[in-house]
Amino acid sequence: MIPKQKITIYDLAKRLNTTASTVSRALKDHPRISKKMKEAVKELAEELNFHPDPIAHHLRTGKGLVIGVIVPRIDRHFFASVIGGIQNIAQQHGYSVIISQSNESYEKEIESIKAMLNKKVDGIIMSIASQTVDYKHLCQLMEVVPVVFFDRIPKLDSIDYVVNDNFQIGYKAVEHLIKQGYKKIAHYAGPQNLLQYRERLAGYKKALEDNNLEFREEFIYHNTITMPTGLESTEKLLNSKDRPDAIFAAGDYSAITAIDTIRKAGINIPSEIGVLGVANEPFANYFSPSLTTFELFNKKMGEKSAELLMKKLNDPESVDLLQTMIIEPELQERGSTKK
Amino acid sequence: MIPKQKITIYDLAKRLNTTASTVSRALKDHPRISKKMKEAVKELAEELNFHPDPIAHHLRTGKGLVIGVIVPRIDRHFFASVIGGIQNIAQQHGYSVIISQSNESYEKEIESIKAMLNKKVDGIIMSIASQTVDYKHLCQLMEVVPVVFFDRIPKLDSIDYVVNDNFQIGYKAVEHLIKQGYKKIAHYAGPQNLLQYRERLAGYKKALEDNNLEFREEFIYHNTITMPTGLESTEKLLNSKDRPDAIFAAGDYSAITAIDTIRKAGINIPSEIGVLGVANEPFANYFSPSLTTFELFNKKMGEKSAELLMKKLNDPESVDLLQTMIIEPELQERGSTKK
DNA sequence: ATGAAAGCGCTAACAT
DNA sequence: ATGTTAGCGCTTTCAT
Repeated sequence: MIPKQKITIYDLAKRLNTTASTVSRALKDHPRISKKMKEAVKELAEELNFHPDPIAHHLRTGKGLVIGVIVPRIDRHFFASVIGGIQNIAQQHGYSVIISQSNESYEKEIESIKAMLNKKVDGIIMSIASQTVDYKHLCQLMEVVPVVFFDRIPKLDSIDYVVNDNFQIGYKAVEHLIKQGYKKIAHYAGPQNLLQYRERLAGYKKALEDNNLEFREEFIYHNTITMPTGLESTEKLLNSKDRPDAIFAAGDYSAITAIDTIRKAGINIPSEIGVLGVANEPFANYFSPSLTTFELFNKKMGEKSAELLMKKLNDPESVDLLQTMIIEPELQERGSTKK
Repeated sequence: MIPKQKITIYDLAKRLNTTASTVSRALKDHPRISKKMKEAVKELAEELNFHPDPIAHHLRTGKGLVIGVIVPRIDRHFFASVIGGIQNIAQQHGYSVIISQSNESYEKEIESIKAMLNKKVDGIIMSIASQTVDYKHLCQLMEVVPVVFFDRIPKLDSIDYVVNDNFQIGYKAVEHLIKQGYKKIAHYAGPQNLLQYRERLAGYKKALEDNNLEFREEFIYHNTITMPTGLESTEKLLNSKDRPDAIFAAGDYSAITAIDTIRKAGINIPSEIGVLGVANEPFANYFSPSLTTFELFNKKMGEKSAELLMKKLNDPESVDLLQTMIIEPELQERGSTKK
């Protein structure tokens, strides 16, 4: 399995009474090398378990077969699964994946980018930090290597990206709640500097409008996608004079704390209040009641992102081509909204 | 932020009327370089935003400042958080991290190792696949680069590793259940080819013994750490003649399905049956009842693993030193066991 | 169809 | 204290 000693193309060449250049060419099926030679080289390479040194290759060609992935945090299930998907595709293409976390910080995002470029990655797949509102560093980055954004994308023209259909998430969420008979639908909104949360809110508004329900500013709970904010907002909501009868949370985390808080207040879900989340986090099906939420196909998002990047990396024609992909979410109707 | 054009130590040398070697040495504070020169070089490097090419460095020195991490799957919260911890430390030391997944498969584990070695990583941190029962590839691996194992470690002498105190997990789990008044404690055991699950079982047995409770083979449900097996075993358990009054599950996944299944059967938790898990998965606190489980300090495990590896990599003295670390788990007492 | 030779950017032994 | 030189392992003109 493991090369005992460092073995190079020169070793192969010597054994075959030829030169390194011939070996190098034979190994990559250069057209002007004889069939016989190719076979001989490959056989010997196999026998000696020879693998060309990627570092030397990298130095010589500038291509390193490495891509970088930058995410806000790796220990979020969503990002971890996306990375899993990226990995799968990258591996298939012989690329390895190096990972860095921005911890939601603009500064650390810049640092991560620098580190990646320093490592001479061939391309980058990233999801921006929530604190990132200025995109200069991204523009600069894109001039150096191909970049594919996913999920949290900057509002810039001419970027390649893969996202969920966030407008549809908002729209379908409200539509579903209305169908279930809910009339006063609150929204736990995400940070509005992130496009996806603006779109979820936009979908929410449009669905209300299309169903002749009034949009009420007081039904919007801003910046409520974490557990602590979910708790806080839910307490506020339960104490409000005109209490909503449903909650569309922009993420599962706040939806889950909502369920917990409401239940502890002795109010029934789904009959008195319905709760709907986004992301289908692990175990979403195991709360009581089970959480209605959107499956987002994280792994697929990773795979698609990697495919886009691979294309840009390997197909010279595609370099200037803008590639985008929108993944349709799938509503998982469960106990928290089924009256 | 981004180097416009490729700039090398030769460029610096030319501008300073000196040579590449001097620049190279100045940059790394070689003792026999004048203060003046060092300052001049560093200043210019700063000004031109020069960073030495790590690839060339790698080719020349064989040191690449890259470590590899191999895990069964990255989208498990446990592994994702460990990786997060590894990342933190690696980054601090200027190392980047490349990741590969074995998907629990022995073959893919070998492939991952090959890929890592092929990429010339300086060291590897890994947790073995559940299907891995033969350790030859690991022994070979350890002869080539330093390796630190975590969580799922092979039963081999002379390895460096970081693990949880799995015996204590089993022991304390049972102890806690007994204190809560449970007398017939079942165990959902993990795959016994993995050391950690053998130890949890051993701790369970010892605690029973120390408390004068009989060990009953029929109370052991083997290979029950996933959701489907959790469901299956729980159904079996509920139908057994002499029904246990508590379950110590070797992982949160089966514990959570146990809770769900028991509740749906109309049986009360914790008064009729207590349930205890291991791992403190996200949301464990939000089930009803909330799940008593062990916090395992995943991130710390990652950090410690990386620290051990860094030491082996940078301190020549430690190469032959065996380093091991055992992390003490912390019981989170919650609703599922508090009568 | 194959070989010779230069060079990617860096480091380090060996001068001086 | 600094310069010279060779070479890490590979690719790639340019020759033949």
